[in-house]
Amino acid sequence: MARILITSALPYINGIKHLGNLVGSQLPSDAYARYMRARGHEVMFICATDEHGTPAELAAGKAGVPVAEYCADMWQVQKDLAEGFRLSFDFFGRSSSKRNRELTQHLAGKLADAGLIEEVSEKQVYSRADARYLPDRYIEGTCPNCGSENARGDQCENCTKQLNPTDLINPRSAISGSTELEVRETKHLYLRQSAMRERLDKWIDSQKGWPLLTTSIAKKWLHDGDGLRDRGITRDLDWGVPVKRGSEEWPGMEGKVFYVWFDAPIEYIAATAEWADANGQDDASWQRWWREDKGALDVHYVQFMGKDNVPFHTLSFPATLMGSGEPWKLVDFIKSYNWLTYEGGKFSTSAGRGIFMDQALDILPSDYWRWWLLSNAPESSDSNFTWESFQGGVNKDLADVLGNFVSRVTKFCRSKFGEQVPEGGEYGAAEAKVTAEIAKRLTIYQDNMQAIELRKAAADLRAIWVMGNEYLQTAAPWSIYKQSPEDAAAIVRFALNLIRLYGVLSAPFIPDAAKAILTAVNAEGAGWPDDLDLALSALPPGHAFTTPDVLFAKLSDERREELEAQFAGE
RNA sequence: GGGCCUGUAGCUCAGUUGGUUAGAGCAGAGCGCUCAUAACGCUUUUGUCGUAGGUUCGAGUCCUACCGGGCCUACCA
Repeated sequence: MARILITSALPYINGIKHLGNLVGSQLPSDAYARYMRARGHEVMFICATDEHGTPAELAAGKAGVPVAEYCADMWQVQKDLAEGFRLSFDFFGRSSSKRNRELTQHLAGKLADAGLIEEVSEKQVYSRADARYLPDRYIEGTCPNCGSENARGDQCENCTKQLNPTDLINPRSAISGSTELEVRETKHLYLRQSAMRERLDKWIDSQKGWPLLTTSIAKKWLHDGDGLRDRGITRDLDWGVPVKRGSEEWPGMEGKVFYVWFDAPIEYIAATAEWADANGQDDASWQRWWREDKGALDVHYVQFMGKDNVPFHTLSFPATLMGSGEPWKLVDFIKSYNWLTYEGGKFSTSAGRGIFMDQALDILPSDYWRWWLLSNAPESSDSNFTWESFQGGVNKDLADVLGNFVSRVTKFCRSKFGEQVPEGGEYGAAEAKVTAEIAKRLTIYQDNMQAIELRKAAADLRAIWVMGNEYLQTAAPWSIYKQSPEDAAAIVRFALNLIRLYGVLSAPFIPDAAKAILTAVNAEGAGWPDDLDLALSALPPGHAFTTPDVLFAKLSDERREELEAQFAGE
C-alpha cells in the first residue's frame, strides 16, 4: 500500500467551467484517485478554487457584488458542480483561505531569506477612470504594426505581433474604454528563477517517464533565449494575499498583493491544511503529505493540469518550494492534457461556446459525460467533442454493451430462476476460458490506469464488458435451459458474478452506474478482484439481487438534433 | 520569426528499443441468436501508413526537405 497525493489544477473562480476545463484536470484526476483508492492505497486528493487576480475583481464588479462575496458564492457553485460530476476530492479549498495567506507569506519570506527575491522598479499603466493598474492584456489600442484597432497590450491578435502596452497607438482601458491612462513607476518583487535554472534543469532531467508534452514545455522555458527568466510575483491589486515577509510587513510593498500564479499552487498545500482543520486534525496530519521531514518521503505526488499550466508547475512552483530551503514534497509525476475542442472549434468561456458544467448536468447524468470525456481524453493530442460522437459513444458503450448486458442477465435470471443467484451446475471450460481472457485484459487495464493512460484504460474496460456479451452468446443459457436448467443456472450464476465484477472495475469511470450495479446485485462493499477466480464466484447460490431499471437510456437522434441546435451558439 | 507536437482504413484513434501477411472501436455489408435497452455474437470490405528523397539486408517506426493541421512564445488565468 502506497500513499498517493493527487492534485487537480485549480479552476479559476470567475464563472462556471466548461467541459474542456473539466476533462483537462479534474475529471482524469478523479478517475485516478478513485482507482488508487480502490486498489487499497491511501489517497489524498486535493482541489480548490483559484480566486485572486484581475478577472475575479472584474467579474465581481460586473455582478455588482464585493469580490469576497462573489468568490464565496462562486466557490459554492463550483463545489456543487464538482459534486454533481462526482469528483471525489478529499477537500475542495479556496486559495483565499487563511491557511493559504499565511503559507504564501511564509514561503515568500523564506525565499527572501535565501536571497531569491529581488525588488524591481518598473513602469505600469494606470487607469484613473478604473482606479487600478491594468495588466497588459487589459489595455487596447491600435497596433503599430498592422493598424488593427483591437490590439491588446501584450499582443496584437490580428497580426500576432508581441507588443508592449506603450507601443499601442491611442491606448484605452479594455475595462472602461477610458483613455485617461498614465504610466506610473511601481515596485515589485521578482522571484529569481534564473538563479535556480540549473537546479530546475537537473531536477527535470532526473524525472523518468514524464509525458513529452510536460518536459518539452519545461525545457523550452528553461533554454529559450537567455534561459529561464525571473518572474514578477506581486501585483498592484486589492484582492489577493497581502505581500508580507513571513509575518512581518514588507517595507515598500504596502497595499500590494502576491500574483495569483504565486499563491495558487501553494494552495495545494494550504488546502490540505484546510482539510486537516475541517476534520479536526492537527498539523502533523497534513504535514505527513507535504513535508519530507515529517513523513512525506514515501508519498507519490501526481499533478493533473491542462498544458497551459505546465510552466508554472514544472518551474515556478518547484522554484518556490526548492528555494524556500525547506523540505517540501515536490511533484513526482505531471500529467498534462491538450485541449478539447467543441464541434471543431474552441470552447470559449467569453463567447459562451461549448457546453458548461451546469448545462451538461441538466442534460444528462454525470456518468454519460464522464465516460465520453475520459474515453476521448485529449491525452496525445487535442480531441474534438461532437454531439454525434458523444451520442454514438454513450449509446454504444454504455447502453448497448454494458447496460444491456446487465439487463439481459438479470431479466433472464428473474424469469427462469427468480431474483436470486441460481443454484446448480458447475463452472466449466467456458467459464475458465473467459476468466483467463478477462484476467489478461484486466492486467492491461490496471497497467494503463497506473500509467494514467485513461483513454487506453477506457478501451480496456469496454473490452472487458464485451467479453460478457461474447460469453453469453456462446454459452446461450436460454437454449441450454430447455435441456438442462442446472447447466443454465451455472451460466447465469457466472454472468451475475460478471456483473458484480463490472460494478467494481467501472467505478473509476462511471461511479454512479457502478454503484447502481453493485446495489442491484447486493454487493455494495465489493473490493478489487485481486483474485479473479474468487471474485467470479463471490455471489453464492441463493444470494438475492434486484433487477435494476435501465442503467443508461439512449440519446435519441431527435434529442441529439435538439441539443445540437440549442448549442449551435450565437 | 523561434520552439514543440501532429498527419496511419469513410470517422476517431493504437502501433513498444526499425524486423515476417499494419491493428481496435465506430460506420458499411452478410450471416446467426432471440435472454436483453431492435440490444448481442460471428464473418467481412477499405489503407501507395501526408509528399519526395535518404540511411538500412529490412522503415509506419530513423534522417533531410516540402505540404497540411495544432499548440506555446513568459502581464488572462
